[in-house]
Amino acid sequence: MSLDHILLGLLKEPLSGYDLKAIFDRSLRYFWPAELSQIYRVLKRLEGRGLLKSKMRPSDKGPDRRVYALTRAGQRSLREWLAGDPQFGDERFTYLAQLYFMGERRDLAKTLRFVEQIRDSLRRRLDSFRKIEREWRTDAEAYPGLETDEGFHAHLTLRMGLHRTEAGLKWCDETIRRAKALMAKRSKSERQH
Amino acid sequence: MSLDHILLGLLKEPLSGYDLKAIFDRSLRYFWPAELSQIYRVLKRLEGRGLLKSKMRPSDKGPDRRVYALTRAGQRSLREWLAGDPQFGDERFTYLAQLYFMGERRDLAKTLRFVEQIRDSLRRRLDSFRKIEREWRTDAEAYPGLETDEGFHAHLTLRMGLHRTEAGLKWCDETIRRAKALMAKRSKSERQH
DNA sequence: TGAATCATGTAACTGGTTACATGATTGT
DNA sequence: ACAATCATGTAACCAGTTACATGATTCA
Repeated sequence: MSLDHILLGLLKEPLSGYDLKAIFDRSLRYFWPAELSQIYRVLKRLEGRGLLKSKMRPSDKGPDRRVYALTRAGQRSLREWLAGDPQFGDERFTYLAQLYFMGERRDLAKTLRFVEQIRDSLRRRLDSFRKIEREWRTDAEAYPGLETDEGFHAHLTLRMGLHRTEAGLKWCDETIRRAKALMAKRSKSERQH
Repeated sequence: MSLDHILLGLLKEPLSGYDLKAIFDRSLRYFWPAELSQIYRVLKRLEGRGLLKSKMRPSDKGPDRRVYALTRAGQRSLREWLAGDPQFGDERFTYLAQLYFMGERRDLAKTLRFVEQIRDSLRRRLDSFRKIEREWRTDAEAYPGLETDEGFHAHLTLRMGLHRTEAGLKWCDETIRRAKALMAKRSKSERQH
């Protein structure tokens, strides 16, 4: 149900499906990726339920756009979602599942490469978070102020991204160190044999 | 596709769907929750594809059990999955989506309560991670050794849970402090008006 | 005798991905 | 002329949840 509410939340001003996809890729992707095809289907369903209404509008560039706007019922539905308790416990991490079973392979060098790949991705992610935070401070026009309600809350989710990613990198370093130590220990005991 | 491979990974020894559910709830739940109904369906599909085979076995207590075991093809499929690159970027965090839009409500007291709820859940989670780690060190029989391939890899995922959860708690503390500061600042400027 | 646990499964539904089809406009 | 971007959408499939049905065994 959450994508439904996220779309309602983004539609403070009227937007098209294409616009919404751009917002996901710019700002929400790290905690909620979304495909265009899914966005279009949900928009249609929300209109069917009376939470949105749409009209066709000519575009500056390219074909006509279907622009969606919140209805009264849509605003109510959004408010109800925001009044609820935090929902969590259904996060899934594929790479941790892979790692969990990687012992099977008896190949610590593979584990090491695997964790180094994770580290590289997290590093890139951290860089892009830091870049956004820097711009937030320096380019006051492009971002909402940190003392407005919108800016404060959007910034909180960025901060969570930073904290989590830093923690992930610490874990990578710890893991790489431990894997190397274990490999060294094993090859030593093998030489002694 | 990942639940498929996780089940293959868990089936080093023959197990029933019910057994597998217990393992999820004990060990994998924090990075991969799974419902019994889903487990049963996937097991059936994997048997249909020839990756598993099952036989009925009498139970010590309760009705007969359908016990699944890996086939040669199943082992191959698992190995291929483990040979791949780490998959990520499809994690979804509902509570961050809620928080992102909570600025709408113009009610920092609600945000504060919301984040305190997150903090309480993370605290409970951290406690249970720490308990497991303590037991791992003290109760050498119940857990695989940290220098075996299985133990090392399973422990890595626990460590990630610890690092992430600690980071989440740091974020909660930071956020609560900032929210209180902003509330104080606002009520002060209101009094001056 | 009644609740808890053991045990398997189906049906209906919700949510999401991948691949495909279509076509206009813009910039090189 | 061609590629990139703008723009909307469908179809087939894959993944997961909730609710329900069924029944045996164990333990208080």
